[in-house]
Amino acid sequence: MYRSHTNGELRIAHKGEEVILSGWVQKIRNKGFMIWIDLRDRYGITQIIIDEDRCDKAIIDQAKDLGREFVIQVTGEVIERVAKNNKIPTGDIEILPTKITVLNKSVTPPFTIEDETDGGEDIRMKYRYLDIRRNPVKENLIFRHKVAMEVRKYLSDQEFIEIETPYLIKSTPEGARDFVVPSRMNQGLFYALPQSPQTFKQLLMIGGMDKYFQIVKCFRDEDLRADRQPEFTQIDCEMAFVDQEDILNVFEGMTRHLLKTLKNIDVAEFPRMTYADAMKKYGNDKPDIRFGMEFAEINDITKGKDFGVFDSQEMVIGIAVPGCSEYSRKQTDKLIKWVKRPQVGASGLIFAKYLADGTFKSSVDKFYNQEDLQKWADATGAKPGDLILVMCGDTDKVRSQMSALRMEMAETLGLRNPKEFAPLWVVDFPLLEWDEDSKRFHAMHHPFTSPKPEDMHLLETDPGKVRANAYDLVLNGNEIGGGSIRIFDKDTQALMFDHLGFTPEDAQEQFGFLMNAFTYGAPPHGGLAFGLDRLVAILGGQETIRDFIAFPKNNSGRDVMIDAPSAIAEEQLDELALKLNLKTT
RNA sequence: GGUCUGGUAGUUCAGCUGGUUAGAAUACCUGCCUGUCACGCAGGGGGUCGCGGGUUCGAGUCCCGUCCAGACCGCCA
Repeated sequence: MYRSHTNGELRIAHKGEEVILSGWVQKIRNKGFMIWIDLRDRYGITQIIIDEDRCDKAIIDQAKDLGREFVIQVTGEVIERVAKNNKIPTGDIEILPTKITVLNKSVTPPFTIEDETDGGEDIRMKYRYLDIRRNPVKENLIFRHKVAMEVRKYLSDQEFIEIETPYLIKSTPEGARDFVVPSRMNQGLFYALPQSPQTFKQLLMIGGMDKYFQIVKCFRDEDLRADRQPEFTQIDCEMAFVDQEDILNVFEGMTRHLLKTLKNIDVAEFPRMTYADAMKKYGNDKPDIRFGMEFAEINDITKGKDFGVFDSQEMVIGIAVPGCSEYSRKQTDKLIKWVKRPQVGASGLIFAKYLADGTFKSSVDKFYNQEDLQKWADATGAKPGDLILVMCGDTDKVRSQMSALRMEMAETLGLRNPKEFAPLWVVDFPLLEWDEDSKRFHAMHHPFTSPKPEDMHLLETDPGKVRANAYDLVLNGNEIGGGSIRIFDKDTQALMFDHLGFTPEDAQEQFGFLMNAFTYGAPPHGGLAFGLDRLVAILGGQETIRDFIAFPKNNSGRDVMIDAPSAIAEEQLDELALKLNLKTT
């Protein structure tokens, strides 16, 4: 037996008991006359005490040879501490050992295994197994497990069935790039790893499994971000015989259940906003509504005042930044510089300080008098003490620039409280999106999304205006889920492919299996998929998903611990009938 | 594909307009210490300043290239 108890378990009630503990040496405090060892495992820390009066010389010598992260087994008696430590649950007791066994030694770890480690991202990823011993990462992984458990519990209670779908599937050119897997038995042919189980879950609906879910890995070969990994986990769901309202209700219920059970937070009914409103008010299809600073479109009160910059542009947008009217020249200059960065790409920034005494001071006083600026304040909702920021340009561009600025200001002012949760449904997404590069329309969600019946007539005349039965669940400015009501008849699906630039032959070759299935009595259906990594990170109060994944990839898609991806042997290539054609730079 | 930031001791970082022997904290090692728990005290070892080239009497510092890491834009149906 390696242990009778864990290191987080023993209390004063165990006093006098003979116990066996195993774990890692967190720290040794050698005071000469006494040695304390903090013994750590997943469950906590228990202090071992070794002193000259009560322990054998052999044990004292043994203790002196221990080092950090040695794995040891300790047999001894639970005794009450003389000096208690109320910072840890086991702080009232300690173990007086009669036997210590070194189960395994450890070299000195490259960084300290402590909550506030001295290790940087780089070295922590290289030695991720040591990083996982640290509380913050350990707790995140346990938290992730709890989220997954609650999801399974909730959906199972609602009669959902978890069904696995294949990982080796067919590559399709739509959407993200596929990770591709060569087939040895079918030389020259390739599987693709799924970007999502989309078509399979639709086929499950046709198969009559009318409530399906799966916690499943998905793969996309695109560039990464702090909240994007090449392999990531979705809570993938689909239901038959439902309309959009049914789906929103079920998954609002699930999200509420998660917030309640995991964060003990009650959230009122989730607000809903159309895509068009989200873009108009926040310049963004995933607005963070924990704070205000809503956009005011102020063309009518800014144009025609001889200020050429505004007069020449399509759209003028202002926001009121709370409590920043006293910004110095240095601070406003910094903001101007910030919006001019290539990532934001604005050509400038106009500001008006609504001073505490009710007067205005702006960078365009030459063109706008106090009365004009009062109108700006009324439109943006600015109060005395606020700073009004105004940008102009092409509608789409200035919206996205202003959105970036709004988020930056919220970040600076600490308005993005990670303990607050503000969910939001964004609905009525456009069906199609114009792509300048390929000069054609792309599906904004995916090609299986159904258009709103009342917009169908626009499909021929103004495809960009057609709205879809598509929706996103947004939490604190992050898209945590998205889905749609699907097309479930062959003709509509064929029409969609046609509008996306597929020839009937292409559509048949790539998605014939689905369109064919539609002809055998496909029920109306729709669904939604949550990004589990992102959901867990946000519920955990963070925006970077990496520390909620046991073994994540780095910025460039590499696993620095196992050193993947890596070259493969010549024989492997041969077997697959592959030849490398590396580009030399 | 692009923009920006960084790379100096095991680790996290400082190192100004170029100037003698490259520092701090922490970790590690040794000794001391009668209740520690971020223990304390004294001492010690530890460096190809990412790599390559250039400018210069002289480069951690300036320039060019390159590699690596991170954030972001493009991309992510």
